[in-house]
Amino acid sequence: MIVNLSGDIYEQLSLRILGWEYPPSHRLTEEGLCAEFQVSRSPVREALNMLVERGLVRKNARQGYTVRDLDLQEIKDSYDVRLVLELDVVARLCRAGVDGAVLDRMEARWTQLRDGLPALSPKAAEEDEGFHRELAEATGNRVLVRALGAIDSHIHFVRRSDITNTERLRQTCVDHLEIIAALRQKDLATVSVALRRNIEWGKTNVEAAIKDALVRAHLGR
Amino acid sequence: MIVNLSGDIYEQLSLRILGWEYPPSHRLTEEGLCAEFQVSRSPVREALNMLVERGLVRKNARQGYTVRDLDLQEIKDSYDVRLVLELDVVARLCRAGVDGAVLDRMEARWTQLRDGLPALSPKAAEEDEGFHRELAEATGNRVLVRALGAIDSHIHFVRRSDITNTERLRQTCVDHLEIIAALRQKDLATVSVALRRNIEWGKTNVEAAIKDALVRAHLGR
DNA sequence: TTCTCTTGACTTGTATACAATCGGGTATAT
DNA sequence: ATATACCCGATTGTATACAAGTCAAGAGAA
Repeated sequence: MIVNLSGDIYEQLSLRILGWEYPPSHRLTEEGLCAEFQVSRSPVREALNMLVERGLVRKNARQGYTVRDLDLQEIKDSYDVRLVLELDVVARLCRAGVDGAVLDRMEARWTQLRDGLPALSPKAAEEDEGFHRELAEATGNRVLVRALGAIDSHIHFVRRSDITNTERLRQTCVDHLEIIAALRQKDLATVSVALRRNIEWGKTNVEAAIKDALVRAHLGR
Repeated sequence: MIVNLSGDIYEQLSLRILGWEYPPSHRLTEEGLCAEFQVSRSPVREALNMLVERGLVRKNARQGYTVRDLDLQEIKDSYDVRLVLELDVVARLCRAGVDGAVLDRMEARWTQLRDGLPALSPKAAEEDEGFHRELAEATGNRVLVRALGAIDSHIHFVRRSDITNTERLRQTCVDHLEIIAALRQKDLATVSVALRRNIEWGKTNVEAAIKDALVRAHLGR
């Protein structure tokens, strides 16, 4: 059910950009998208502005829109800030404690994923993002959740290529289960080490992930 | 010189909302703003969407726009997240060091402000925001700068009422000068204490600041 | 050749008209 | 009296027409 065209087009374009269907710096024109989506410029324009706000598209006044090009340094910076915020998340959780039922559910989920690794592959990035978001939400600090969400949406496209091989998937499961166990014990030191390992892996593999994403995008055509 | 109407209206409405010229939950209609600014709905609509993105206005689909109402908990959460990020800022600066010339300039500025307190009053909030932004920018991490900027824009309206009395102004100057001095020594412990004191003061005074802002807004009419 | 000016296509910026939707109030039936 | 269906005004959602700006190619003069 379509509720409004702007949101629809926004979603579509988001998926395309995150899915590397457009090369970096690819030009997007309002008229062109109108023709493609068979709608007027109003909703297209609104969708593009939303994408600009989210940082996926760049706007040059009276010149047009281009798909954001990658800034390696910015992505690495994002990982750094994310680490700082997530370390605060687990610090809060160790201080305040986490509902045992929640931890039980998360543990069951990641044990299941670990034991059925092959099935995890396609949805690995989503599961990983969900894990970290759930932790953030457990703090009850909505500003923290939003700040992390903003960063996530900026590095989403690289996280999708982050988890590439089985060994990496296994390590992710191990890290997450260790984090859960340490949270249960309120052992901040252990949980911090595991979290840092879990997050910094992604950062060190940014270049490889980008290369991989570009290869996939080209193979997909 | 006007370059585009959307941006202009956005600025105007931002100032009004931040200046408490509209009560919380005040309703804004596209047509109404059109009549007031003497423009068509297109730029008004764009400005409103930008305000929604920034969190100053709330949009209810097919019903209209309302000025965001205050959420005390959210503001306190913002201060908490801001503290976490700024503690990371100074940690980075202590690790990497800050250009002496920059510290000299900041020290001169805040010494001057301390010695001429009465003149500071009107622009106190802007100066304060500038100080913290400059520190963040000195890290060179643009994501960090942006994250802090997002939070600042959310608590800007309360920070404007934050620094109310001379004693508070003086303490701010002292805190900032102490932070600068400690950064020069790369003394993380000292700078952290000063920073925490500086930021947490604002949080503890949120209620008072909001009350003050409302009083001023009503007196202004 | 090279510089400058003009022109025109292309694209966004703005205005306006029309469609769709929501909410409240009213009339009507029970 | 109450519940329900319907209508109407208000407001946003969408389409389209027109204005204005930007860039580049090409003509013309030095």
